[in-house]
Amino acid sequence: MRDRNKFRMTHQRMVILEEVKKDHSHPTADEIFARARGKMPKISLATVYRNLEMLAGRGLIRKLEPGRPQMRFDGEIHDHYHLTCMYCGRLEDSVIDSADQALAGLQHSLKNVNESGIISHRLEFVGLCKKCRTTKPSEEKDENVSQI
Amino acid sequence: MRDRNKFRMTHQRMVILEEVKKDHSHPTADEIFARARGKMPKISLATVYRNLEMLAGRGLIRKLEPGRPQMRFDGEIHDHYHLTCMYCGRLEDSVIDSADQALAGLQHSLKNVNESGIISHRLEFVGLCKKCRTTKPSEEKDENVSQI
DNA sequence: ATTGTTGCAAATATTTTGCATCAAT
DNA sequence: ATTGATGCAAAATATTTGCAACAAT
Repeated sequence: MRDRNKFRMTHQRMVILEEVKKDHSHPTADEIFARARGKMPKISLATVYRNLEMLAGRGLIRKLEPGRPQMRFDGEIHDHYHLTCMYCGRLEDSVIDSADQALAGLQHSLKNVNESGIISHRLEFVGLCKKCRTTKPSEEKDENVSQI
Repeated sequence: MRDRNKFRMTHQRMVILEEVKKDHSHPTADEIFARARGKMPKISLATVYRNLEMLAGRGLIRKLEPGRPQMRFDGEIHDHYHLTCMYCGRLEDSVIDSADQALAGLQHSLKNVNESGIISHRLEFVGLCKKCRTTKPSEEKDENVSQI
């Protein structure tokens, strides 16, 4: 049977890794594809996607959000944060809200750093939703969960 | 000429707004589409997308991230935050980093709220990147900017 | 009449998958 | 030989757009 931990550092994979490592502009998959093509004209976009996914899964690079493949909408328009459940993928309102001390501190200090170009921020928590905290997550786990 | 501020509260728009307002599960566009179809069998998905976009633009509902349509990758794997420029769309490393006092406070307090299911968090700043802060943004603005 | 809005279909954009082939163990 | 990896093309997913028809002012 196939071993999910075994892998080979192929030429393609190495080139992709190097390109991401040396490029500080947070490139997209197709940008990396273009750069990799410069060195390996036959490389395919699918290989790039597969390897980025794999390298990120092993922590060799970072995959920046989104995470979420689909847009979501919220009828509650006052400021509040959300928690994405790493088991079932549900998106729920965070029990921590703006009144919380640490966030108040963060928000206050953000107002004082406008010289740094910051106008607003997005903060989202990742963890276990209420349901997955009470039921055993393993019995509940949705295979369609989005990776964190 | 067309006035971008003028709009009509059509039946479709009202149904969509109501559905988002009363649904607390942060529905996706196609979920809202399905609900709206229950009441208006002829409504189209395009109408739903157009109206969600429009309602969010006017602040009647919230559009949750992503914002970013495309995945990005980062070769720098130590913890650090990013800033998305609201003018040019560039994604740059934030000048504020984990050492910053407020974030240290946030991170510390997050460790103490594990009962709330929070395991990690995603934080991203929105504002003006270094380049757009120094040049006049209006001369620099990229039409391809992603809405915040 | 003007102009905002709709439904439908087609287009776009991004990412994933099936599959035969290739390559390393 | 076994199994991981590739290239290619097709499929899947999510969203946007062109356009003729409709509806409110």
